[in-house]
Formats: sequence, C-alpha cells, structure tokens
Amino acid sequence: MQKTPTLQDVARIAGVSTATVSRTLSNPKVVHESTREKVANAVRVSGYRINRAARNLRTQRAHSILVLLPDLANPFFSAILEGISISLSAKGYSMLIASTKQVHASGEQLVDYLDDARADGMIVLDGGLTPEVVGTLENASDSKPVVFACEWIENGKFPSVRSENRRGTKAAVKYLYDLGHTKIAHIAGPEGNVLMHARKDAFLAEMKTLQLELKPEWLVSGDFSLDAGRIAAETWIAMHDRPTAVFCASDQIAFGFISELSRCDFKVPKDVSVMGFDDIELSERFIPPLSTIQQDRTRLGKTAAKIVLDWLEGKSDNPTIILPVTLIKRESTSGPSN
Amino acid sequence: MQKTPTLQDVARIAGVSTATVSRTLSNPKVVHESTREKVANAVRVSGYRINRAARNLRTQRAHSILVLLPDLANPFFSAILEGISISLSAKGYSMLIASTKQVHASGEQLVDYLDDARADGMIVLDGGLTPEVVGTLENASDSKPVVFACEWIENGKFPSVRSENRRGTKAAVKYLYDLGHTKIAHIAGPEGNVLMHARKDAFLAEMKTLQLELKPEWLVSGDFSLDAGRIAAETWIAMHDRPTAVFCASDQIAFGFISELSRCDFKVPKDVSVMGFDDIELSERFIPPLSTIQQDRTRLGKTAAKIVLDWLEGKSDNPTIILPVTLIKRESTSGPSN
DNA sequence: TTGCGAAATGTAATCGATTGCATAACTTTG
DNA sequence: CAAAGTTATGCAATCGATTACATTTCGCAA
Repeated sequence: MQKTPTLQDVARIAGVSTATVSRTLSNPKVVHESTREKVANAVRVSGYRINRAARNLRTQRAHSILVLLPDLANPFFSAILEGISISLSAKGYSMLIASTKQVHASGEQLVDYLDDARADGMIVLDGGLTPEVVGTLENASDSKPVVFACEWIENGKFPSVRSENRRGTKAAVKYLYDLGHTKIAHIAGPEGNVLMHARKDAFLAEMKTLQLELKPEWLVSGDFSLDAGRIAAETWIAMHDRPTAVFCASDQIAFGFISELSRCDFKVPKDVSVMGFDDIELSERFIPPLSTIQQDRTRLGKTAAKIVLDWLEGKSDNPTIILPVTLIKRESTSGPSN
Repeated sequence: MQKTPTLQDVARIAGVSTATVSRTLSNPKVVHESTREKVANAVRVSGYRINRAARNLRTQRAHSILVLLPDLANPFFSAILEGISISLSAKGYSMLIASTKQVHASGEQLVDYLDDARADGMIVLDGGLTPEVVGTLENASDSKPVVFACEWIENGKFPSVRSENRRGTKAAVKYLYDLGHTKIAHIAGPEGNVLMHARKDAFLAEMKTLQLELKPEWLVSGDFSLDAGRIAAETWIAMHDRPTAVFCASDQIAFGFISELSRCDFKVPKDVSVMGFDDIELSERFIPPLSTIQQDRTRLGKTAAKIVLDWLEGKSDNPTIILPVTLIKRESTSGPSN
C-alpha cells in the first residue's frame, strides 16, 4: 500500500549510506562482504526495486533500444524482433518499437527518440527513409548507435546486417536453370528499395552469366506483398510467351502469385515453377510447399542488437555483416513440362 | 558537437525562469502570449528537446506501456501490435515489447517492469501466465493498469478485450450445418488455454443445439500452430468414419491441416470442408482461400491501449469489452459430396 | 491615485539514483 | 611504532525537468 521503497530506505535499514547501497548493487566487489550481506538483507526486507527513471537520468542512459519497422503489421519482421529481443534482454535492455508510418503520422521526428533520452540507440529495418531523416540520423549517430538490419542505406555511414541477397538470388536462378528452365521471370520488390535493387541486379547478372534471354516483360515490378504477386499472376497469364519459371523477390509475392494462378486453374510447378525469398514459417506448408532462399531472421536480429550494444560499450568498428542464406528446394519447382 | 540544450539553456536565452519555460511547454495557456513567443523562439534557436528521463523521474511516469506476448515470432500478433501502437503514439506513449518466454528466461519478474518505473501499465496477450505471476500482477494493478487482450484470466480481476469467441464458433458450426454437414470435427487449441476452452465449449454447445452426433475422436486437441494442423490431418486420414467438415481453432491450424491433406492427395473442400478462426492476412490467398471467422485484430489492439490509457487518466471502470466477429465465406467450404 | 483581485512569473525543493572526492579504518613495512 | 599504502565507507553535488508556494505585475473600480 505504501509507496515503493527507495535506496534511502534500504540504506537506513542496512545502517549504511546510499552510496554504499548503490555500490553494492552495481559493483559488489568494492564493498566488504559483511556490508554486502547487510545490504542484501535490507533489500530483501524492504522489497526494494531500483527506479529506472532515476538511474536513467543520472547515468544518461535509457537502457532501451528503438526498433523501427516500416510496417508493424508485416509478419516478416516477427522473427527478427525475437532475435533482437533475445540479445537485448540478455544485457538488461528493453526494446521499444515504432513504425516509420506512425512516427511520421504523429509528427514526431525519428531522431527525437535518441535526442530526448528515450532510447540509447536504434535498429532500423526500413531502408526507405527519406534523405533528410537519414541526414539527421547520421548526425545523431556521431554519439548514438544506429544500425540497419535487412535493409540498408546505399552510401550511408551506418553499419548494417543483411543476408547474402546477391548470392541467394544467383543460386535461385542457377537452380532453376539447372532444372532445365531457360525462360525465367523476376517479380521484383518496390521501386527504389535497396533489397529490390540488390536482388534485381543479381538476377540480371546471373541471367547474363547463363546467357539466357530476358524479355523486358519478364521483369515485373511490384512490392513485397501478396497483392503484388496476384497482379503479377495476371500479367503472367496475359503473356503470349510465358516464362516457365518465376523468381519472386519475397515469399509473400510467391504466395500471391501461386494463389492467383491456382484460382485461374494453372498448376504450380506443372505450368510454371515458382521460387520465393525469405523462407517464412508458412512457406513449408504452402500448397505446394515453396522453394525459396532462406534468411536466418532470428540471427539477423540478434546480430543487429549485438552491434548496437557493442557500439554502446565503445567497440566501434561499425561492421557491415552479411549472413549466409540457404537454398531450400521444395515442390513449387520442377523441370519445365516438355 | 556540444551537449544537448536543457530547459536552463532555453530559460537563459528567453530571459525567463525555467518554471516559465516548463509551463509554456506543457500548459501554454497560463503564460502570457509575449512570453510564449520568446520561449518558442528560444526553443527554436537552441534546438531544445525535452529530456524524458528527467521528466519521467519528476512526474513518476514512464510514458510507456509494456506489451507482453507469449511468443514474439508468432505473426498473429503483428496487427494487434499495430493497433496498440496507433493508440499509444497518439497520446505520446511509447510501446515496450517483451515475450513471456524471454522475461522468464532472463530471470526477471514481469511485475518489475511496473515496479521499477519502466512502464506505466501493461497489455498482456498471454492468458497462460502462472497463478503466482498473476497474483503479483493483481497486487501491482491496484496502482498500475494491467489489461488483457485476446486472451484473459478466468476469474481474474483484470479488464480485457476479446472477440466474440462463442458467437463466432457457433456461427461457424451453424454455417457448416447449413451447408449440409452433419459430421463435424473440431481441432482445438492448447490444453488449458482460455481461448481453446471458449471455442471448444461453444462448439460442443452448438453441436448439441443442432442435435448432431459427435464422436469423441472428432474432438482433436492440439495448439494453435501449423504443426498441430498437420498432425490432425494424419489423425483425420486414419479415421474410419471421417467427418466431412472440420472447424479449426485458428487459421494456422487450418493451413497445416489443408497442407498435409493436400500432400496426401485429398482435396479441400471436396473431401472435407475446413474452417479457420482469425482471418489473418494470408487466409484470403491460401489455396483454397480459407473460410474463417474474422477477428478485428487492429481494433483489439487499439481498444486494449485505450483501456490502459483511460485507466491511467483515472477513468477506471475496468470494462470487459467483447468485439464482434464476422463469418467470412471462402472456398475451403462447400456442401458435403454426397 | 489607491487598493484589490487576477494574472504572470520567479524561487527553490523535489523526484531517486550515481559518483568524485574526502575521510576513516585497517594493513603492511622499514 | 610511525609512515605509507589499501580498502571501505560517507558526504554531498549532480542529472534535468516539474510544481507548490511566494512574489511581482497588471487591470480596473472607486
């Protein structure tokens, strides 16, 4: 019922000064064992809990990290969040979440989170920030860590963690080629997105390496959504010279694509082989199970958090880390029929 | 390069006291217009940002709310988080996220978030907390708001927001019945879960109302996962008297179920009609598109946040709010084939 | 012009922990 | 045994905003 006990209370009960209590709690080895016990006992008796607001003020640390998503409702990010959270909570940090859309909508500046001592650093999963926002962040990141994960800013000075988009893409195309496909299309991500570029460029490069013809209409632009896949399916259906394989820039696209084809009575992989990118949980259980390039999302998250925390502790080599991907062969791909 | 300006700095530049600056910022109408302008100008010149740690300490508010998930990697929660975030950020609150698993693993107590001034309140999406944890939360919630969303604690004293699980379930069964099905199975959620109970009980009640026979083996227990659906499919295949329709406690279960059936060359809805519960984004694009009971997850989140915020402002009627669900008819259901 | 209430502003204590510096207690050493 | 060095503890300033209370200023009526 009474207000929560403070350091003062603990000090009084233990018969020592607040300085000693504080030291006992944060750096036990500098106090005498007997004092340590008295304090530990007083803490137990009083049910003392540290007041983080007070500590945060004094230490100039928020002990929390902001994670910025492009879109909270997108399930692609869940596993990444889990990875981040694991790393953060192991070090006693909390995870704040916000989405670009909403920060923008509420009229706040992103950099405020850093400037107003709400967060000590930031993990950004959105490579689509406007140049001004990136600019203010670059300034802020002279003193506060900002790390990109999955996506990144071209020519930006931020460290980042990402998957081998290039190698994954090439492996996918090569795999389709080895299955016997020569007419391969790509459904790309949203215009201007770094991932979209990385994957599209790698796709073009690999097609060239394999000396495969690429009709312009086989390069479909979209975004990473289900609906982009659906629209691409309509496009595919309308083609006179249909590619026999399609490499989608995300699993969601692939789902939308296959779903729409199926609605129109086309069969995957009989009529067209389809590959995705990501390997989200459902891919294994889609109908047909989706061949895809697997990203280790949890590890992506853990790694991003580690970079931020290391940076906060002074180890600032600001690396760009590229994590391996794996080609997963399932039943949405086969050799071309005849 | 220099340190961020404080209220003091603004006061000095504007030629007024810190008290006046503070009032200008938090309650502008009590200061004279001319002063207001001086202060506004000083804020602009100095680039002042409030230090939240300091404000939090003084006001005894963290201006953030903890959202507790059972499992961060589960995409079902994404849309709920979005709803929560919208409501919170509109009122200047931040959203902290943690998962039951990890809080537990890190040896922290859940209630610490409230006790150590990290969060002003809590939204819990996990009805599976242990009774001790619930107990400590109940104590804490004398002073701090704790609200359950989606799931809840039976006989607990927490307000909650949830969907019409009962009505949704009955509507699903009735719909299958109206299509002509009389042999209907249910794949339930995890043992001990309140949602699982609510839906199973409603299922049993409706079967009784419709005077349909229910063989014990038609009541399959599982959890809400894809894999539970896969296992249930094996069970279904092995039955001698197979139900012609299956009502799954979640869309994920339904996906797993259909996926496995499809792998074994059964057709949905020809061989069996399948319904889900939730209407997650992908349901519309699954193959076949899934008939299901739609929960408004965004609204669930918004409402939960609203209850917490109202409570913080003193409006404490602590309501239990039950949101309407909608029956969505798609192609995973049809009349039984003879 | 004086006086009084209302409006505007200022002074300084406060929130609760951390930490530089000073001091006390205790060891070691010549 | 005294001097020097170590170790343990305490004192009090500090982080940066908020706010109760005191004081000043202003407007208006008599």
